Amino acid sequence: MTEVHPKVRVRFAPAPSGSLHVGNARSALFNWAYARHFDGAFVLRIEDTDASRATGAAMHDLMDVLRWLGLNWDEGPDVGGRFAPYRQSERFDLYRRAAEGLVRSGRAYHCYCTPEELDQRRKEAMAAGRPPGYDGRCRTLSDVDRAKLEGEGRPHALRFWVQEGATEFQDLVRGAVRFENNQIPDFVIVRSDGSPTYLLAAGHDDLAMEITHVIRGEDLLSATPRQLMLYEAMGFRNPPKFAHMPLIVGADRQPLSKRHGQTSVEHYRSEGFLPEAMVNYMALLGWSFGDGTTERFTREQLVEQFALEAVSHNPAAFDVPKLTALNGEYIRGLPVDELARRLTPFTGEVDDVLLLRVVPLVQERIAKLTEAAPMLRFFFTDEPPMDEAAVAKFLNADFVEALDGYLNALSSLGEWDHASIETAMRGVQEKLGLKKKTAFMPVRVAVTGSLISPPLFESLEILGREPSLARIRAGLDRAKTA
RNA sequence: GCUCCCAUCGUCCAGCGGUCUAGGAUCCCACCCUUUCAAGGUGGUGACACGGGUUCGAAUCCCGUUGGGAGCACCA
Repeated sequence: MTEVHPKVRVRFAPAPSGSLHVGNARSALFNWAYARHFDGAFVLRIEDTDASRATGAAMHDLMDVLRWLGLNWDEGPDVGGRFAPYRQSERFDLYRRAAEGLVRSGRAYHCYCTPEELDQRRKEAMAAGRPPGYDGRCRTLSDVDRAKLEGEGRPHALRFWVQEGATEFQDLVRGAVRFENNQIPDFVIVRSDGSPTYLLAAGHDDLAMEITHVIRGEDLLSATPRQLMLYEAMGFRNPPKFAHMPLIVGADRQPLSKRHGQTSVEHYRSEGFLPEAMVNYMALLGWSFGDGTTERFTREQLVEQFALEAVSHNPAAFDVPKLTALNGEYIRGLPVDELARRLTPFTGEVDDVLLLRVVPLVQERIAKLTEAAPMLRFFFTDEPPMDEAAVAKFLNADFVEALDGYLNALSSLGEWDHASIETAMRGVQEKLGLKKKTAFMPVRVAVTGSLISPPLFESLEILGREPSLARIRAGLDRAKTA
């Protein structure tokens, strides 16, 4: 009934340098979704070939954030797998052997140019208006010259010999892409210190790990022909398919960078965004749900609907207001106890039971988890900070009568619940003929310290009779002496 | 400079030759609801970059222009 096709195997292969960029996170998400959609394998491979950049701590942070996003992997440095190890720094022997093979078959050669020389020549070429790429001079070195350079003790790198012709491939999101090989200079595959470069290591591992689809950012589109040449030179006839995702840019259309102050997933995590909202929003950056209308969907729905053909070609601007709005929707959709649980890291040490009672009061008022604590602070402290502007406006001589009225009415209340409180306070409002809009403001300010607060009657009920009356009384005192 | 990629409301997407006086979301504005703030409801402003083709017919196909982005590293 179903046609037999090789099992889908995709990989997310980040360099563990610093935090997880949202662009990379989205690549991870799309790879994950693709793998899950086809019931394939999602591989996490750490590209730490550049020893100067990688640290173990960075790798752990990376995995931590991926887990937080809910992107679980089937093979990786921590869980192992059929093609272990999954850290490239532990696979150097494999790359060395592959490189030696390429030298033997004449597809790679020793290059004795130093980085300084190359840099110098590049600058000259640019200044003269010539292409800045490597000119291939070491490719044609005579044996005598080579022996001489060797004799000088010059270290050498290994360079891949780019053949004439053109390299073409079908990009799964962009369609046919073609590069003339003469536009591609010979490139380094092994550094003079013996370490492999990205092209060699990634190309080698994609073959070795039987990766079927390479899903990555558009910034790597022009690296693809080099990768393809490498596969061909290594004798591989069935290379992975490629799919390039549009880049994510900042609000100013410039590449999302530190200047925008918010490039890392960790940043959004600590800002109080929910992982499910983050995943949902990232999916919207360059992709849309099958019906073209649905914007809010679960990971499961994403997996079910995900298709590379539906990926957009345009760079997408990361729009924090939209992310925030979506996050608010997710927050409102959470069960109260779940929201309380998620709020815990942001509230500090507070009474769990009280928190649970108070959360419904702010659930539809916050768009980020970080916004709850300031709104709820007056519940958790006997002396909430007072907004002095609010105090000046409502705890003054003009409102002495009102405060006095509320205090009397509430003091003699039988049941201390929000319905009774409301009835009592509305009675005072009517009797004194107070304007509806501002009638309860003096009490709000006295009790919460702010012009803006959760619903007053419910707040008073939860705060409790004595604390509430005490705060109103204190407010009245201030009003009298103002 | 060269190569490649891209081009629909401010932003993210829908649209894959006629159903488009271009749809949804976000943002912004107004109104309703309302004890503040939100949430919710209703309505509104707002886009096919430009020029040529192809076609009975083009946002949709082709070419060019312009504009943006990426790459051209002993980074990945």
